[in-house]
Amino acid sequence: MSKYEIQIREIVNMQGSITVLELARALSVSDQTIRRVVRPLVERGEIAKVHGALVSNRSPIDPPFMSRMSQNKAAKIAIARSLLDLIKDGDRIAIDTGSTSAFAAQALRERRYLTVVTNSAFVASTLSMIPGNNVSMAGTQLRHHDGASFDRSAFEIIERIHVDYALLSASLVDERKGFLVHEQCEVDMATAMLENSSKTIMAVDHSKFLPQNRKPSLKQPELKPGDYLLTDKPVLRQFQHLTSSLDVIVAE
Amino acid sequence: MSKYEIQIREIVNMQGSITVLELARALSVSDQTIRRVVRPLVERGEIAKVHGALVSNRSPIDPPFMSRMSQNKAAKIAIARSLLDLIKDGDRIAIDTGSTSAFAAQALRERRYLTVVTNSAFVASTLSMIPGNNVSMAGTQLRHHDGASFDRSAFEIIERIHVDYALLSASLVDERKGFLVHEQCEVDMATAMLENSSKTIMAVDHSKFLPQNRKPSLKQPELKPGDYLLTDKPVLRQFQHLTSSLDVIVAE
DNA sequence: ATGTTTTTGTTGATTTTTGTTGATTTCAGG
DNA sequence: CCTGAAATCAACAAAAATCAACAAAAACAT
Repeated sequence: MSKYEIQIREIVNMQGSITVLELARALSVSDQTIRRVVRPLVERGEIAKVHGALVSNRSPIDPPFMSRMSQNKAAKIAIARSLLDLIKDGDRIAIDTGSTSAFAAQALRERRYLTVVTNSAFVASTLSMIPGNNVSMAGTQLRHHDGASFDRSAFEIIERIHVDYALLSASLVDERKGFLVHEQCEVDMATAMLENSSKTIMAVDHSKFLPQNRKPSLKQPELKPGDYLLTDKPVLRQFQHLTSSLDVIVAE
Repeated sequence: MSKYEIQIREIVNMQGSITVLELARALSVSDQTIRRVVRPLVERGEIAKVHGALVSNRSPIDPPFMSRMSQNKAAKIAIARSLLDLIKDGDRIAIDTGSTSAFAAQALRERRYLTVVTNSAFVASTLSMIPGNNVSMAGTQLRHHDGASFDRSAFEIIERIHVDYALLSASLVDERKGFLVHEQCEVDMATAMLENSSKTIMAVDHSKFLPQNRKPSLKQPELKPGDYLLTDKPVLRQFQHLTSSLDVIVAE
């Protein structure tokens, strides 16, 4: 039995699946070593192997909903959890669309007596089930892409309800241009939410700070001093001018 | 077995249906790879495939929230299944609130290009994920009890969109008074949907024909001759005068 | 210190998977 | 029934993953 065995089992079961090369890099040994150590594990049926990856054969834990759909699941869950430190029972909150917000909604099921206004059908549906909550769905016609609405009535409703917090997200954080998204309607919605809230919470996991294939180009509205930035890793130096006036919270 | 297999199964079952190209983009591989990986899955019957998309064939899973609350799950699933014989791709349908409708929405994920209008956030959220669907959420403020809306804007939207089918339900079927529900707003909503649809489908499982503790007292609007009654056991003789002008479909 | 055993990394041949191209089929709309 | 667009399929070449064998390094016992 090799000294790496326990580590490998643990990593595989934790991640669900991982390539041999990634594992080799993680343990800083060669890929061949991993293969060698893994072979008996596979023979004993402790983990499964396919061409290209090792997969855990443990019963799938608790697959929430959009789980695999979004990468960085772990980061988004961490962010959602730390959101619970900010949002208290009885708070009023506007929530935008996106997978980060979807995870946030799941987490917020722990809170009671929330006033929620959102243009995401998923968020509305999730939080409306909680007894004591007061949930408003903004908008009528839903995009099939993400079940969100951006029609005129959506904006009217957002503008009618003033809340304590606006929970916003972004697709990319650019060193110079700041928080970016793909579509103008998303900017408009974020602006409306921001203007009708006392504080804004911008939630972006660390992958949003990395370069991406499909580059968004539209700039989210400026955050106010004292607004929150919720992320899962410390902000790198080259981004700090963006966040200097913000209250940065790093989720573990 | 490919390393993408688990992810694909999960995404397909989660979304209900997805195109090959979208899946390819989600996993950042080519469409051909998806087809290749999917083929054995389809052969083993783990997921279904139609021209243009992959669809989950998992029997409509419990709508997450109502799992414990809805009795007669099996009956409702059967009813939801047989609804698929009536509703075709491209149809327009209004859907009311309630657990039967929740199961129906799950089943309707197999259909594409539906025009859906509903006052249930859950139904809206479920069906808006399906590519090609056009989903309208009627109403703003959601009841915490079931995530449904009955405010004025809800009625305005229902009345604005004319559909092929209205899918309605009831809490109890009374021998003399017919289809009953608990609240006036539900009657109003059913009336609005019925008036703006070509045909009405009343979906009630057989337990609704039995006496209940908490008796509803408000009468649903009259069905038109030729409307459908969807249920899971043959209608008993003492109820047949209610259903004589209807097209009765008994799901197995 | 020396020889032996075990583990590890490297190399190149072999296998499997993947993307691309172009032909073929399916579907919606005239 | 025909037509154009989209989806599918087949086949091949490129890329990635795997394996076997050997040499270097580390661990061990004497």
